[in-house]
Amino acid sequence: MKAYHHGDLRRVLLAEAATAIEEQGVANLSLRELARRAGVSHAAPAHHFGDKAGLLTALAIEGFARLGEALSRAPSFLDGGVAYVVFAVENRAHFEVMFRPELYHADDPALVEARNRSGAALYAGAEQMPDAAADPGLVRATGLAGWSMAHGFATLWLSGALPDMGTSVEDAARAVLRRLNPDA
Amino acid sequence: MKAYHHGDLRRVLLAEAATAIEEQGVANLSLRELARRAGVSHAAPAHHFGDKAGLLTALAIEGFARLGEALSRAPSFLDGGVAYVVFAVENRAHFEVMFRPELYHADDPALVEARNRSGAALYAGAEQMPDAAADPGLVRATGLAGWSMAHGFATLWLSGALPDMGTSVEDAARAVLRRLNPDA
DNA sequence: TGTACATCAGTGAACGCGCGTTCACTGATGTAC
DNA sequence: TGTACATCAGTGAACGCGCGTTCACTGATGTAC
Repeated sequence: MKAYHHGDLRRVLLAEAATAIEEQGVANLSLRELARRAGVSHAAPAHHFGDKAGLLTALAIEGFARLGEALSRAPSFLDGGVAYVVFAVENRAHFEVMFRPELYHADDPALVEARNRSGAALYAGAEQMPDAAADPGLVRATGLAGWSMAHGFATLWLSGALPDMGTSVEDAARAVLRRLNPDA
Repeated sequence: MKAYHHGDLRRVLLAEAATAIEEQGVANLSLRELARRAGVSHAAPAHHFGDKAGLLTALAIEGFARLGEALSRAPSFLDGGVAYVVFAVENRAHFEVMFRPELYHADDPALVEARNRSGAALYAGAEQMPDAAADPGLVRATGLAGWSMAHGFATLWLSGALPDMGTSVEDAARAVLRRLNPDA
C-alpha cells in the first residue's frame, strides 16, 4: 500500500545515496539506480534535486554540517583530530563527496556556509593548543598541520592503504595525532 | 604521412591519459576520448592495455615507481615528506589513480611490487629519524604519522581546500611537516 | 460537513548520447632462407 | 638481393547498454468558503 506521496522521499534519497556510494563509490552512483533503491520512479530524484550535482551538493552540505558539529563538541584540538577521523570513517560517503568539489555545485550558498562553519570549528580548536595561543600565525600553521594529519590518516584508512593495526580507528588515530608538535 | 605502426603508442597513451585526467578527472576519462587525443582508432587502447582498468593499472605502476624513486633520493625523513607532496602535485593524475585501487587491477603482480617498493622507501626514511632509531614500534608509528601528514597535505592541496599560502607547495609542505614530533 | 480549487509530489514514456568491448580485417615489419 | 612467411600493431564496423534529462501527465493533499 504505497502512498503516492512518499512524504519523506528527499531524506530517503539522501540516505540511500550514502549507502550506494559506500557500496560502489560515487563514480558508480546513478540517479536511476538510486530511484530503484528507493522504490520510486527514475525521474523522482531529479524532481527533488534538480540534477545529479544537486543531489551531491545536498550530501556535501549534510556532511559539512555533521563534521562541524563533531568538531565543535571536541574538548581539545587532539580530540578534534580524532573526531575528524571518526567522522570520515562513519560517514565515508559524505566524506568522499565533500572533498571532490568538481562533483557538486561548490558555490551553492548553503554549501559555502556549511563549509565555512566546519572550517571555523577546526581552527577554533587550534587556538586552544597550549603552546600556540599567543601567535596567530602559529595557530594557523598548527591548525593546518593537524588538519593534514587527520585528513591524510582518514583518507589512507578509507582507501585501505594502511597496514592492519589491530586497534579501533579511534585509538589508531589518537596514537598518530599525538605526534603533532605545536611548537615551530 | 602517418605510419601505420606508431612505434611508441603505449607510452603516448599513458602520457595522454595523465594529461586527460589532470584536465577532467579520472571519472571522465574514456578509452575512446583517449584514442581521439592520441589520434588513433578507438580500439587501439584496448589492444595495448586489455581494458580500461588495465590502462589505469599501468598508470598506477608508473606512479608508484616514480614515488619510490623520489623517496629513495630524499636525504632525510622530512625531505621524504616534502618529496611526497611534490610528487603528488607534479604527478596529480598518477597520484589520483594510485590511491583508488577500485579503479585498477590492484592484485597485478607488477603493481604490488611497485607499491611495496615505495612503501619500503618510505619506512626506510623513518628509521633515520634521530629519536626513533631504537624502537621499531616507534619507527612504524612515526612513519605512519609522517605519511598521514604528507598525504593529507597533498590531498587537500590538490582538492583546492587549502587557503592560499603565498608560497610554493614545497615551502608550504616543509613548514607543515616540521611539526612532526618523533617522540611518543 | 461538503465542495471547489490550487499546489505540489511523483509518473512513465521518450530522446539522444557516449561508452566499453568484440571481432574479422589489413597494413607494416622482421626474419629465414 | 630477393622472396616467403609469421608476427604483431592498429582498424573500423557493429553490438548492446545504462545513463541524464525533458515533459506532459496524474494522483494526493490542504485550504478557503
